[in-house]
Amino acid sequence: MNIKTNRSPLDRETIVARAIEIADEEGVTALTMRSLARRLGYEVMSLYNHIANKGELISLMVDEVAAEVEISSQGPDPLTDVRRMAISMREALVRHPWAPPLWQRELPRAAQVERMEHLLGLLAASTLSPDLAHHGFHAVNNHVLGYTLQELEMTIAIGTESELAAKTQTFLEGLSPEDHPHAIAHIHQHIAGDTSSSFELVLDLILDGLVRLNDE
Amino acid sequence: MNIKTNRSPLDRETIVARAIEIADEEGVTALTMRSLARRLGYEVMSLYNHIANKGELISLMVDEVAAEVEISSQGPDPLTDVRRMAISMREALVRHPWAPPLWQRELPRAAQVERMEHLLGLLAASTLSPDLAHHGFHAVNNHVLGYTLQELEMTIAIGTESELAAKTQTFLEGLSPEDHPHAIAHIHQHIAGDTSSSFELVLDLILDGLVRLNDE
DNA sequence: ACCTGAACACCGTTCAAGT
DNA sequence: ACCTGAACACCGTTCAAGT
Repeated sequence: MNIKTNRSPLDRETIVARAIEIADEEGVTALTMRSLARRLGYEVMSLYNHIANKGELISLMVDEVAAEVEISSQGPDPLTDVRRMAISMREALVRHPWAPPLWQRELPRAAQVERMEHLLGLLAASTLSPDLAHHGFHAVNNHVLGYTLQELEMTIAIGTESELAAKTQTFLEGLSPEDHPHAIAHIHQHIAGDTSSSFELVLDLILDGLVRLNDE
Repeated sequence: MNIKTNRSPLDRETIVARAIEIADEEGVTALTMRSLARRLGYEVMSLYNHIANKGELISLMVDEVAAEVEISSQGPDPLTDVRRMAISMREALVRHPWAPPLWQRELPRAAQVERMEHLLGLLAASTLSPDLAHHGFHAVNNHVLGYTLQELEMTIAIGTESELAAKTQTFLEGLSPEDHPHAIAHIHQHIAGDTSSSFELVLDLILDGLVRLNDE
C-alpha cells in the first residue's frame, strides 16, 4: 500500500499556496523544500515534478501576493486610484511580511505585470507628463516598498514580542543621551507613533508634489 | 612547520574587509565562511575566534558601508546637508550593490547610529516641525533605499550583461503590445533613461514637499 | 589566546528506479 | 506521467584537541 490517503493531488497551485502558509506562519527561513514537502504529505523530490527550483517557487509566491493588490479604477480621478492601489499594495505586503525583501528579485510574472500595466495606465491617464508619470511610478512604488520594509523590520525589532523587544531595549540603553539625543528621541517616537497615518502622509506628499511639479 | 607565512594576522577588521571584497567582486552568494577563510589563508573555524556567526559578519559589513556615507554639515542650510547625505548614501550603496537588501536587517551599529543621529540632527535644526522631521527622516531614507534597490535590480536584469539582457529581452517579447502597452513603453524608457537625475528629482520633490507642508 | 581536524545537522538538487 | 530512495555537493556551526 504505497498510496497515502488524505492528501490533495500535487500541482503548482497547491504547492505555492502551502508554501505561502509556511512563510506566513513561521517565516521564510522555515520554508525549505523539505518542510514544504512534509506539509503537503509528499516526499521532497516530488516537488521538482512541478517547479523547476526554489527560486521559481519564491517567484510564484511573490506573484501571488501581487495578485492580492486591488486593481483600482473607480476613483473620481486617476491619481486617486493610484493612491488606492498604493494603500492596497501596502496591505498585501503587511499580510505577508516575508514578501517585501523578495518583491523584485526576479522578473515580474503575470499578476505583477498586470498591476504594473494598470498603475502605468492610470498615471498615463492623469494630467502628468509622460516623464513625470515615469518618475511617479517609481516614486510611489519605492515609497510603498521602502516604507513597508522598514516598518516591518521596526515592528519585529521593537514590537511586543518580548524577546526582541529586550534586545532593542539593551540597544537603547547603549546610547548615551548626550551623544545620541535625536536617535533616542526618534526611537521613542516610534514606540508611541501611528505608522499608517505617516505612510499616507508621505504618499500624499509625493502625489501632490508630482502634480505641483507638472503644473509649474 | 605549522605557521603559514604571507598572511596578515586575523582580526575582525581584516576579516570584514576581505568579506566586503568578496561580496563586491563576486556577489553575496559567493561569500561563504569557507570562501572567506580561503581568501584570508586560514581555516574556516578560525573565523569563529573573532566573530560570533555569519549574521554578525554581515551586520559588520553593512556598518562599514554606512561608514562611507558622508556626514555633511557645511551646507547653507540643514536641508541641503540632508540632500547631500542622501546622495552620498546612494553612492555608497551603488558601490556595494549587495548592501541595500541587507541594510536594515539587524539593529544599527556604531557608524549607522552616527549617520542616523546626524541626519536627525539636521532635520531638527531645519524649519520642519518635530512631526514632519520624523516623517522626513523615513521619507528620505526609504527613497534612497527603495530607489537604489530597484535601480540595482533593474541594472542587473537589463544592463549590458548579455546573458541576463537576453532573459529580459524574451520577457519583453512575451508582452503583447495590445495588452501591455504601458509596461512595454516603461521598460524602453528605462533602457534609454538617465536614472540618477530621476533619483534627485524625486528626492527634491520629497524635500520641497516637506517644507511646503510645514509652511501651510 | 588563537588555530584547526573531524564531525554534525542541515540545505537544494540530480538521477535512476519504480508505479 | 508522476512519485521516490539514495546520493551528491554544498552550507553554518560545535567541540575537543592541539600549539
